[in-house]
Parts: sequence; structure tokens; C-alpha cells
Amino acid sequence: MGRGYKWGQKLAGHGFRLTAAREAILDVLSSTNEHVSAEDIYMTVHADNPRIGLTTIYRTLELLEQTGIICKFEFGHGRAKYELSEANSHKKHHHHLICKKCRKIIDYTEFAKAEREYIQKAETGLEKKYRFTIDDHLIHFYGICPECKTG
Amino acid sequence: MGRGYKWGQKLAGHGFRLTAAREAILDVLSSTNEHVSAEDIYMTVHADNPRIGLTTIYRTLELLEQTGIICKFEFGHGRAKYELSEANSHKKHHHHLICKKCRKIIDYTEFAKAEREYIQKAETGLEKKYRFTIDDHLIHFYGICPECKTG
DNA sequence: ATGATAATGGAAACCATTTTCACTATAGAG
DNA sequence: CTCTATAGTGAAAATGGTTTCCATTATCAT
Ligand SMILES: [Mn+2]
Ligand SMILES: [Mn+2]
Ligand SMILES: [Zn+2]
Ligand SMILES: [Zn+2]
Repeated sequence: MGRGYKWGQKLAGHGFRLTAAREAILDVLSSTNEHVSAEDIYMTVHADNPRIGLTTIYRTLELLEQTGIICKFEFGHGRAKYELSEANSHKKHHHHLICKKCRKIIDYTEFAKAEREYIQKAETGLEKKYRFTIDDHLIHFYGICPECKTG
Repeated sequence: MGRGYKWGQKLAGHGFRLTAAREAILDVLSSTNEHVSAEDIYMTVHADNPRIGLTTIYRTLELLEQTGIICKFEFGHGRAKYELSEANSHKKHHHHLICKKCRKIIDYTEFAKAEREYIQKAETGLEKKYRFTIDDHLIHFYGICPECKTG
């Protein structure tokens, strides 16, 4: 029951195999708190295993997103970024604080109570009024980080 | 004091001219409630004035965004979408409800009180804890619209 | 082992957006 | 009004992240 076991189980549950490439990609995602791009992952994986191509990175990221193992974010900075989903990391449910200048992205988990209240009220109300079935939400705050203010 | 007057003033305040192309683009944005892409705008503008090129659409959208006249959204569907900013339309402050299947986007303005409470609390707290200066936020809810459920 | 299917990598294609560059329109000086 | 500097423009080319193609390889069930 090695490190890959958990992922193997997860993927098998969706009819996929845990290959070396997939494990390498999941390793990168598991061992960072950053929000990494396909190319970030490619470069890290490539250092250890140059046989793994960028195409496989993209394919795997799509697969992992479909199976709910990772989340994809388009912060509007050109390239998509990924992180392990809540259920698959020790990260708590969080939202993002983004510096408009340097593009730093901070996960914050505070204000959970106030957030739950608002989200819950809004979701219920929107489901009723617009007859949507809502299953996800996204909250970003934008501003200037302390480094960019003084710099 | 024609229709373009207001825009002329706004742009002049930033050192820009109100040209025919810019007015045409602002007309499109003013006369829709949808979230339109550069190409949407191009096609509409092009019908009346085929001399206006797509490059100018992109350039103008960037300019209008910089001057705060419009807002750009990257909903993650490949192309950016634009709408007049709050101050420049009769739309109220709103957020978005998005169908994951058909990509329909609904503006909602409900829950303003609960939202203000949460936003206010979060912003204050985040500014204090992370020393950011926050000036914007974005909230999206995702789900399936009624048409896509029955379809 | 064998055949069926899943996974892979490199090259090419895709496609929204940006850049380049030569040209045109305009405002402001004189 | 004319001249000139500058702002604005369009077509074509470039860009760059992502996707598709296709021939090859790995893996699973029999
Ligand atoms: Mn995050
Ligand atoms: Mn909107
Ligand atoms: Zn910053
Ligand atoms: Zn729908």
C-alpha cells in the first residue's frame, strides 16, 4: 500500500489506470500549496522523467478535473491553474485573494461563518427564483498586495 | 448634445477621442443586456460599418476596460466577455449565475444585504490580515439551468 | 501468448488575442 | 487655413496556451 494506492483506487473507481505519468503529476500537485499551471507541472515532472510529454500533462489534468480530483481555475492570466480539490488535499474550503499587480494568489479560509450564511441564502434563493440546481461557487477578492504597494 | 456626448466626455477625461469605431462599439455594449465577446461586437459593428476591423474592437475593449467604462469577464469558455460597468449602465451591482451545460449567464442582484455583510466583513478582515488593499470582488454560482435539466 | 483497449508523445492544428507596420484622420500650433 | 505631430486604424503576421491527430507502446482480460 504505497503512496500511489489512494490515487489508484480513486482512478479505478472511474475506470482509469494510475500510470507513471499520472502519478508523477499527482505528486507535483500533492506536494505544493501553489496554484500550478500545466507548464509548471510539465517542468517539474520533466526534470525526473523527460519521457513524459506536455500533451500527457494536459490530458491528465483534464481527466483529473473530470473525476473531481483537482480543480481548474482561470484567473485570467493566460494559463489555467490547478490545485487538488478539497476532498483530496488537507486544504480546507477556501477562496482567493489576488494581487492585480504581481498576480500573487492567496488562499484564505477565514469568515467561514459569514460566508456560509451568505452562500446558503443566495444558493437557496437562486435555486428557487431561477430554477437552477447549484453545486458550486467561486469567490475572488482583488487588490494590491503589501509588497506591490511599497515596491 | 447627441448620444455620443457622454462617452466623448468620459474618454476625453482620459485623453482619448471618441471615434466612429469607439462609438459603434459603445453602442453595441449599451444596447444589450448580454455579456458579449469581441467577436459578437465585431459582427454587429461590421454589419453597419464593414470598415471597422477586429483589431480595433480588441484595442477599444482594452481601452474601455482601462478607463473603467466596461468590465471584462473570463468565464472560462474560451473567449472573454464584456459588459458596461455599473457606473455606465442602468444595471445594478450584480453577480453571476452560470449554467455549466449551456453556458447561459444570468445577472442576479438579490441578496444584496447578506452579500454586503459578508463582503464587508471579508474585505476588512483580509485587508487587516494580509495587508492587501482590496478594491474588487467576483462571485459566481455554477449549476444547471432548468432548460438543461429537462432537455 | 493474443487480441482488445487504454495511454502516450511529438508534430501539427487550433484559435482567441496581440503585435507589427504602413497608412489615415484629427487636433492644435502658427 | 495649412502644416505637423500624434492618435487611431486595418490587414496580415505572430503569439502562445491548449487541443487534435496519428502512429506507437503499455496493460488488461481471456
Ligand atoms: Mn486555492
Ligand atoms: Mn453581468
Ligand atoms: Zn502584488
Ligand atoms: Zn443551461
